[in-house]
Formats: sequence, C-alpha cells, structure tokens
Amino acid sequence: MGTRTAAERREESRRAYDAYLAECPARQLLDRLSDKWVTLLLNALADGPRRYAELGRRVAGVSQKMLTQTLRGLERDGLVARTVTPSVPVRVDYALTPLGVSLLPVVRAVKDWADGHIEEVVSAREAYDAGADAF
Amino acid sequence: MGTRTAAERREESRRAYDAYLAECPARQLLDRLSDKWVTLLLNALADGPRRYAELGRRVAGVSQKMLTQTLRGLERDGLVARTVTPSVPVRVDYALTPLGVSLLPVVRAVKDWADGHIEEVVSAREAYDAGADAF
DNA sequence: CCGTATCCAAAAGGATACTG
DNA sequence: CAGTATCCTTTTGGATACGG
Repeated sequence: MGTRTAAERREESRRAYDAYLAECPARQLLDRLSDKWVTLLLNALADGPRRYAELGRRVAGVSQKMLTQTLRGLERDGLVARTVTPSVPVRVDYALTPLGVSLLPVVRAVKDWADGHIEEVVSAREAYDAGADAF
Repeated sequence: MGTRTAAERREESRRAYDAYLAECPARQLLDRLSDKWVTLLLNALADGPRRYAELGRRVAGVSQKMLTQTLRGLERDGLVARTVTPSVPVRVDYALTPLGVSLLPVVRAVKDWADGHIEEVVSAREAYDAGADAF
C-alpha cells in the first residue's frame, strides 16, 4: 500500500460511475435517445410502416450501416417491429410498436421545441460569436 | 464526361444532405440535444445555479474537458448563463436562462418516459437476446 | 431487395499536466 | 477554483464489396 494514488483513484472513480449507470435506468435509455438517427427514424415511422429502402430515402444522409444498426437497436428495445415477407425479392417492413408509439409524443416535443425556438438559438449564437472575436 | 459515377454521386449526395440540414432548423437543435452531457447538465441545473466543480460532481463521470466543452456550447446557444465573480479564487456560476428553462419540460419528458418504460425495454432486450442465440 | 462484413478515416472523449 | 492545452486511445461511422 503506497503505489495507489492515480491508478487506483481512476479505477475507483470508474467503478463508481458504472455503478451509478447501472442503478439509474434513465441513463441507459438516455444513451439510446441521445442518438440522432434514433430520433430521425422514429419520426420517419410516425405515420405508418415503411420499407427498408424507403427509410433510407426518407432520412437522407444515413448510410446502410447506420440504418441497419439503428433499426436493430430499436427492434431490440421493443420500439420497432420488423416484418419479413418472404417474396422474391424479399420485402421487409418496419413499424412502431405500441411502446414505440408511446415514445412519439416525447420525440415530437423535442422537434416542436426546436421549431419554436430555433431563431432565439441562432440569435444567441451570433451574439456569442460576435463577442468572441470582437476588436 | 465519363469519369463521373461514384465520386460525383457521392458529392451530389453530400451536398443534397447538407442543403437539407441547412434548411431544416430542427436538425441543428437535434444534433445538440442528441448529446448525453447536454441532457444531464440541463437536469443538473434544473433546480438552481451551480458552480463549475459542483456540476462536475453532480453529473458524475464527466471529464473536465467535456464539462467545459458542453457548458460553452450551451452558453453559446443561449441556454445557460455564465457568471464570473472576480474574487480570489475566482468563482463561476452557471444557471439556466429563460430559454433554457423553457427546454426543461422537454428534457423532463424524456426522463419521465424512460423512468416509466425502462422495464418494458429491458424485457424486450432480454427476449431479443434470448432469441438471438437460442439452441 | 435487404442486408452483412471488412477496412479505414475522422471525430469524440479521457488522462495528464500546466496556467491565471 | 476554474479552466486550457496536449496527447493518445476508443468509438463512430462512411465506403466498398459481397451474400441470401
């Protein structure tokens, strides 16, 4: 006992943080909700089921990788249902589950706030930037 | 004109995406809101002004770098106000602006949804994972 | 059509040390 | 106390090619 100042405190801190994460359910969800593709995909599914390629077009800018990855995550969390129609070629539809639908008002609240306050934010940014490199 | 299939289409796609981003105000905000530290810090400031070190302790797991970086971003967007008291040593307080306060219900809605539905999500995850590597 | 797999560049973010 | 600066690891995510 003596060589235990930085390394140990780091570990201790990390463990404490992890414990906090484990006992705080909101954090896990927050980590998922704090993903731009999640929010965008939920919005894209708001008014009905969509096919895979359709979602790719609607979200505009998402790569195949992120599209699949995000959809899998949402499916795993029970927010989205995946339906495979074994035709040739295969057809896959994604739709919100009831749980996913219950999340929709929240997502919409975010969007509405953004729409309603974007101008104030932009003004604030300009004011801040103007003050930053003034004279 | 002939050497313009992949590279060009990429550029075109990127430009279209950027244009979409520019004309869609919600996206810019969404990018900011899709940051776990932002949500956590807004919650930490919910019931009054806090000092820098205090926030570091309350959020638990945030590094100095991310704390400062996130606070600067929030300040720039007019969501948080930074007040310096030139004592020795210096004292700095952060508080929500009215704009920041107006965002609070939204942030709380996210937290409330998480608290109310976390169990369903966890069950869904277990069911999904059980099916994945079954037999 | 709906993905998966691999590679690789870019960005996020933590650790550490130093300053006013 | 409240940062800033630097380094360096980890993660993210796009491009590409291939498979069912």
